[in-house]
Parts: sequence; structure tokens; C-alpha cells
Amino acid sequence: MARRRTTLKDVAEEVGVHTSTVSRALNPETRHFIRPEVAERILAVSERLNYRPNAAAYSLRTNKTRIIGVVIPDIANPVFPPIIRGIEDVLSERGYLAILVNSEPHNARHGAVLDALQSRGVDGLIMASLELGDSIIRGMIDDGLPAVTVNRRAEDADVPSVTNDEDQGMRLILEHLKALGHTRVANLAGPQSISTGKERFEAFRRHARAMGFDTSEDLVVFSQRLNEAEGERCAAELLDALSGFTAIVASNDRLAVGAISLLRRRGIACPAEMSVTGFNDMPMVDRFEPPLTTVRVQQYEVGRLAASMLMKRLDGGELEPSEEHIVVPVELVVRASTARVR
Amino acid sequence: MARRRTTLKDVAEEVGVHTSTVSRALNPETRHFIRPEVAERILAVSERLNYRPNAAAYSLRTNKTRIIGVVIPDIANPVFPPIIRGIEDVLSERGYLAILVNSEPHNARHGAVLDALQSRGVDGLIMASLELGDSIIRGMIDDGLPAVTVNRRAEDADVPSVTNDEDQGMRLILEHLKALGHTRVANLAGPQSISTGKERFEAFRRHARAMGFDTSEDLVVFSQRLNEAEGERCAAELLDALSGFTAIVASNDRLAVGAISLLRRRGIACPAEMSVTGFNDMPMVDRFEPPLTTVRVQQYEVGRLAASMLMKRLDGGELEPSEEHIVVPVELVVRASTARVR
DNA sequence: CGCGCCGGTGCAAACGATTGCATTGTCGGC
DNA sequence: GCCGACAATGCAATCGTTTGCACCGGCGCG
Repeated sequence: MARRRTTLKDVAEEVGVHTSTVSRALNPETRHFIRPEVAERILAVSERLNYRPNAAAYSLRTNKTRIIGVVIPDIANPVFPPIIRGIEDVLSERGYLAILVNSEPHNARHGAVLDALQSRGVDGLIMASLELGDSIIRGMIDDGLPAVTVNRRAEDADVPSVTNDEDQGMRLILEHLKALGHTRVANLAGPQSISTGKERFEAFRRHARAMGFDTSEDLVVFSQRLNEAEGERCAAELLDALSGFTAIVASNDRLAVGAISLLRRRGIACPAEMSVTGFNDMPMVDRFEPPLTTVRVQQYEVGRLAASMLMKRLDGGELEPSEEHIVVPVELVVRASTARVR
Repeated sequence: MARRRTTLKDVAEEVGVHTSTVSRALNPETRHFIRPEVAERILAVSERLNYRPNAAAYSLRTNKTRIIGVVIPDIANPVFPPIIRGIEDVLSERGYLAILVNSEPHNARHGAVLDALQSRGVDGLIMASLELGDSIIRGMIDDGLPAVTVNRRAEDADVPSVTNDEDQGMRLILEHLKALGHTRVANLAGPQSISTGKERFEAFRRHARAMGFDTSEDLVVFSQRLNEAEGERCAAELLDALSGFTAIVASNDRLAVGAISLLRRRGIACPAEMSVTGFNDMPMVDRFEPPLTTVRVQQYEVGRLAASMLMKRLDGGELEPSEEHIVVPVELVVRASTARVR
């Protein structure tokens, strides 16, 4: 019944030594200062009394919490769970814990959430939620808080990042569509306030031009958010505004899924009459109707890398310039939402 | 550049009062002890110096961390993100933060993970990951750590829980199948070491009998895990062992999805030749082929309720007996994986 | 045989907040 | 004009660790 937790002092008294001796014996780094037989007794007793170090006291003294803040827009977005799992796996291997916070809706929570994390004294930050031009994160980094971004990147080149090869992904998609005979494809682009949205859009434009696609300005529509409803809305906008295009390249899977729903509602067959591509290869999109052609990004791996990167920085290692920004390769996975143009 | 954080003492010196005065002025509960104009000056200065209380010191003194441990099997399982979002939303409203840990693979991590949480001094625990007969959690509760389970429940009736109405869900499914003319349906049951698996299986048996379904023992197969591969394996086992049944009632959506994959591979049409039902209504299953008939559970709401419950206990409120175990209503959502028997 | 060194421990001061109690000053009542 | 009460603030202990430094005994070496 809520009996007091056992402390260093309890162990020390039981063994008949000073607390500092116990502390040293329990820490592998300093254990060699202590005579082996004493250390052994201490280990045994602390085991028997079920001693657990008090993390608050440790933190107060050392200024380390062994806690990492993980900030994502919305855990309910299927893109993020694998990333988080990757992060959590490497953190826990290293004895760190993750505090998870959702930052959406952005304006309301972003600042407050980061405040709370900072106040808790997290040792570092992994940000999956970050808009271009965000200044709060800058402030925290200036305060000396190690941070890395994952999936997205910041404007400042000096905040380390792990991202996917957006450029390559877009190239693969366009090559694929070209091989299928498409020449006029629309781009359902993501918000330009987010690095992925911007990079994918720019990659689309660059490669489309290079490959000789029709590059009229009006073949692109920008979404405000990254969900299915917005995908529907934007697809409708495209269809209403123009015709003659045979494929829609969406900035991510959720937009693509929304677009496909709209096509179905309008009686336009996908892929027979209109090809649609996604980006991310979220879990389960292979089971959709039609199974989605998309770009597979290594979510889990990206999460692991970001966490490893942060760990390295916390170990005091400066990152090599080549390690500051890791971009992870992607691959095209062709399923059934794309087809040869008629 | 990592300048020292400002402390109570800094503020006190700047204002020309004692730290205790600052402490009181900053705490709304004790602010009335302080003369309004002094309090105001303190507020202003602490704002200007960007004062953030040191959570470690606070915790050390008060034995509260305002952190809740959230233990789930695997965040990558689509059932959990909405729950977590629900939890996180109410926690953050109350100034609490969530530490998230994945406990799978179970044997390897369960104990270690809970140790880490306890050592961090979390104020409470929300467990979505819990097997019947688990003793570790018992120990923690006996140590006085408030805990609630979500989605699953413990064997001990005295650990509060928020769960779904499994019984009602199964009844709705069987009624639906009966109305479609099915009389011989197989049960792809979940692991019996988990409360949901067990309850759904028992509900199936009870209602199947009551409604006059064929209740041969061999019409049920127990899965070891709750994923698609296992769904495929178990469905294969059923098909190989017997015939003449016209529907498969799976214990959850992932098993159902696996079963459908297997049916397709064997050239058995779903739902024309075999109806399949799921349970949970995970995000996106409405977009599968065929769209899945399943039971909608209110994941987000369940998460919110569990967190609220825990908050209430932390506020010192004993729970009314009627609040100890909340079961949230479910509803049947009929889509296209079930059809009238031929 | 004496001195210095060093391996093994103990001592005590932090870390930054909270909080019961002591202290001061003011004012009202008689 | 004095005393008691009360409002406002200061004092200092405390939470459980870590860690620089002091201490002590024994041993090796000259």
C-alpha cells in the first residue's frame, strides 16, 4: 500500500556503507572504485530491496532526463506509427524513453507543447511536425536542445534531418507513367508550407519538364491538408477546371485515396480511364481497391535513423557534415491504380 | 548557446524577494498569500526572464511527475493510434504528458519497460497491453501506482478498465449473418490469453447457441497472434479441416483481412461464396476490397475515457463502483464482405 | 624503518523547487 | 496606548542522487 520506495540510503544502511559507495557500486562506470566483494554485496541488497533509482533526483543532479520528446502532427495519421516504432526501438535499446505529443491542430498546440517538453527537461527532440519558417524550434535549438527532424526538414540547414528521397520518388513515378504512355498528368500537390509538399512538387515540375510532359501551370492544384477529404476536394477541382489529362500524381497516399474515391463517385474508372499514384506506401494500401501504385518509403528505418542520430549527438559526438542530412532511398511499387493510357 | 536556464532564484533576486515568495506567486493556488502588486511584478519578471520551472526539482520535492505511462503492444497496429490520440488529448488538457512504450515482443520487453516507467516515477499507468494472468501489473498497483486498462481488462476485478461491448458486438454480427440465411459459421478466434479474444469467443459461442447456429467444436480455430498473416494461416486451417460453412467470424479486422486474402488466393469469392466479418472497424477498412463488414468500436472515445478515469483517480477521487469498469457501446457496420447465403 | 602513494571509502555540497514555521509589520479594539 | 490577530514574507529543511575532495590504512621502496 504505497509504501515508500527504497532509496540509496536504505541500501547503504542495510549494507553498512555510505550512500556514495552504493551509488558508485551501482554505476558500471564507477564500479571499479569499489572493492569487488563490497560491490557484490551492494548489488545483492539493492536487488533484494528492489531498489529503483529516483529519476527526478538523478535529473536534478545531472541535468539529464533520458527522455526524448517526439513531436508529430497526429498519431492517427497512418504514416507516423511506423516511424514512432522505429524511434522507440532505438531509444529503448539505449535506456531512453519517448514522450509523445501531437501538435495538430498546429496553431493551438505547437508552442504550448514544446514549452511543456522543455520544462520537463527532455534531453532532445525529434520533430516530425514542422512547418517551413517555424521559429519556435529554432529558439529551442539555440537554447542548446539537440533536435533532429524526421520525414520533413527545416529551412535552416543546421538542424539535422532524416528524410526520404522525394526527388527520386517523383522521378520513378513519372518514368513509370511515361512508360505507360501518359503525356498529360496532373499534380495533386501537398501544402507548400511543409518541406515534403514543396520538394515533391518541385521534383514533379522539374522531372515532368525534363521528360517532356505537358507542363501547363493549371495541371497542378495545391491541397491545404493531407487527408482523404482534401484529396477528394482537390481532385474535384482538377476535374472541374480542365480535361484531357490521364493521370493524377498525388503528393501522398491519403490524397490519392481521396482522389480515387471521387473518381468512383463520378463514374470515372481507375485505372482504366484515369491513373492515380500515391506516395509513402502506408500500411494496407496494397489492399485497397484498386491497390495503390505508390512510392515506398522506409518509415521504420527513417525513425530508427533519426533516433540514432540524436543518440549520437547526445553522446557528445559532433555529426560529420555528411551525417547531418540523411536521405533514405525509396522504391517504386507498381500496383493496380495505374494503367497504360488508352 | 546552452546558457543556464533561469531558476526561481534568478527571478527572486531580480525582483528583490525570496524564492519562496516567487514560488507562491507563481502558483495560482497560493497566489493569494502574496500582495497583488508584488505578485504582478513577479509574474512580469518571470515572463521576461522566460522562467520555466524545473520539472525534476518539482518532482523530487512533491513526488509527482505529471507524466503518465502508456503501454501498448505495438503502435504500428492500426487499432491503437486513435486510442492514443484520445489519451493524449485529455492528458494534455490537464497538463500531463504521456510516455509511450511498446511492449511487444511481450516476453522480452514487458518487465523492463514497466521498470523503466516506474523508475521514472510516472504518476499513473494506462495499459492497452495486458495479458490475462499478468502479475507484474498487479505488483505495480500494489505499490500504489494508479493504473487503468484500456481495450482489454485484467483478471483482477479491481483494476479499473474501459472496454468495448464485445458481447453486444458479437450478437450484432451473428444476428446479421442469421438474417442473411447463414446457419453454419466458423469462428476465427483470437488468443485466449487476452481478454478481448476470450470475451469475443465466449460471446460467439453463447449467442451462436442461443440463435440456433451449428455449434460444432471444430468450427472454431484459435489464432496465436492478431495480424494478417495469422489470419491467413488460420483461415487455411479451417478450410483444410472442414467444409460446408458459409461465413467466417473473425475476432478482429486484421484476422479478417488475412482470411480474405487467403480466400482470394484459393479462388473462393468473398462475399459470394464466403462471408467474412471483422471487429474494431480500423481506419481504412471501408476502402478495402471488399469493404469489410465489421463492428465499430469507439477507439478515440475509449482512449479519452481511460485517461479521464485515471485523472479522476489522481485527483484523489475514489471511483464509484459503477465507474470502475466502463463498457462503451459498439455498432454494427455492414459493408460488402457479407452477403446472403446462396 | 620511514615516507609517499594509492586503492577504497566517507563527507558534504550541490541540483531547484515546495512548504511548515518563524518573523515582521500593521491595524483594530478596548 | 497596548495587545492580539492577521496578512505578508523570509527562513531553512527537505526530496534522492552524484561527485570533488578529504581521509585513512597498508604496502612498496629506498
